Amino acid sequence: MGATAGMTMRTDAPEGAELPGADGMKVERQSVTLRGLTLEKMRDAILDFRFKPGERLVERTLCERLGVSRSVVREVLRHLEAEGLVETIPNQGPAVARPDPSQAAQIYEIRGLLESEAARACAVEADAAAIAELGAAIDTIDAAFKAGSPRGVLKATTEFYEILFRAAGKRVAWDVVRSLNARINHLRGMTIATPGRHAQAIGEMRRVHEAIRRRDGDAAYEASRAHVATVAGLADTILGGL
Amino acid sequence: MGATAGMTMRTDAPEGAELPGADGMKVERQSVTLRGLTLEKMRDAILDFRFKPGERLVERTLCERLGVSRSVVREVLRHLEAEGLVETIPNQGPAVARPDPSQAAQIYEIRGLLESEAARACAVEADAAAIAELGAAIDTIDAAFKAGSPRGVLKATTEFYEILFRAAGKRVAWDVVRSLNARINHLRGMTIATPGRHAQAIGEMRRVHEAIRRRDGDAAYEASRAHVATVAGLADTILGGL
DNA sequence: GACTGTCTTATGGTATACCATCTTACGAAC
DNA sequence: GTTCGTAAGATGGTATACCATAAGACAGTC
Repeated sequence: MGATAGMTMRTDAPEGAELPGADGMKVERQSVTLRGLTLEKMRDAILDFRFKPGERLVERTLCERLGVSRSVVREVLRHLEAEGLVETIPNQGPAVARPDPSQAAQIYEIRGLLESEAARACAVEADAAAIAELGAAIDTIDAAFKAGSPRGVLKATTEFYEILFRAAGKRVAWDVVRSLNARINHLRGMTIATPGRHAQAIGEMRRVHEAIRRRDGDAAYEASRAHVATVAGLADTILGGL
Repeated sequence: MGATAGMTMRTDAPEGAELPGADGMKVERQSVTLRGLTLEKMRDAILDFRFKPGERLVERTLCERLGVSRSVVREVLRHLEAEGLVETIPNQGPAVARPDPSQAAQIYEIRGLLESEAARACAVEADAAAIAELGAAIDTIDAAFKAGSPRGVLKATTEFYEILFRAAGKRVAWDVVRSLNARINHLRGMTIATPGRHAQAIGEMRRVHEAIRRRDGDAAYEASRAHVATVAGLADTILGGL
């Protein structure tokens, strides 16, 4: 058979203790497919604004730019479509999804629910290493802000939350948040670029971090909620001004 | 160009008031593609347990059964893969996703957060028609229980929540819940089949309904939370017994 | 000159062909 | 009889070919 390397693949769960593999030497194949590589490239490109929202994604053009066949491109587009990053316009074809303002508020609300719950759990369950990582992530965000790199901020912020959710043991929630964030990626970029955002955002995140450090679940919950509320308000302002 | 009929397509937003179309006569094409039809069929089939969890989905076999080419089948599989209903095993190919027990608890937790919030909003915002629909949906669930049709119960329950979220104006949250439910579809079926579940479930849902009817948001919130907690407990028991 | 009909082209939808690799079965050798 | 090597089949990964249709250009007509 061929090789595969999608997204949703079983990275091999525990599977119990079979005869072979009681020791830790399994073969571990990566099985890189063109499809998998292309998926990453395309997703990164969209999330990095190398394709503008609303921009048509002409298949044959993509093939040429990516150096793969239409089969691969189309399957990747289907995947991204299901993720909500690409939308297929009837009788016209795929285009970069244009975020829906009316959905943005809902997305921020859901994020508020999930992130604050994760922050609370994190305060209870995180190990010291994870808490240190959180602090480091905030430093990275700070540095990116100072370097005037909005994309860097975005990337580091994503990292921060990934650590938060992982330390909280909320993998599924993280998947949801990540997927939702993808749909408002451009908005996130704009909120970051808001003047005076730097100090406020860093401050809010440090409050979350501090609360987790103190193992104060409720404070972490509240701080996290406050942070998302701020961002949601910003996004609302931006959308209102468009 | 060809035709399209995926999932994520813009069903044409308001678009403002352009010159043409101030009256309500737009052409409205459905643009049915084989892909779209196949996607529905396959998703329904999986959700209806016509393919068992873990079952391999051999592409050429599916082609034959569905009467379409591999291109279509593969693109549909990519979509379902992104949705989490299908997983691609490296060097082996696609199979029906096997739900991860460790994720089930997380999914129920998220559902608890989102559904209770939706119930609260529903109590505030729902119009009378929607509230009546909710009641009717519960009746349908009741009837399905009495008819001994677990699948009917599942379908009607989904309907109930769809109405709830829609009336609450929480479309995005509904998408999330639906997507999460797909991953624990088999578990939902088993919780429904639990002896003595009938009366309890109906009772809990009626309490939610009643609270919404009374426009008592907090009560709706609590009732909804209680319901999800019950179901989560059941699922936990079932998983523990496996 | 404006309008209308047609033709071309761009593009997506669908089907098929080919290739690489894994799996399995069979047979030979010890 | 067990084990190892090899060959054949199954199956996914990838590429290409063909077709239908929609959008735009162009020309002909009133």
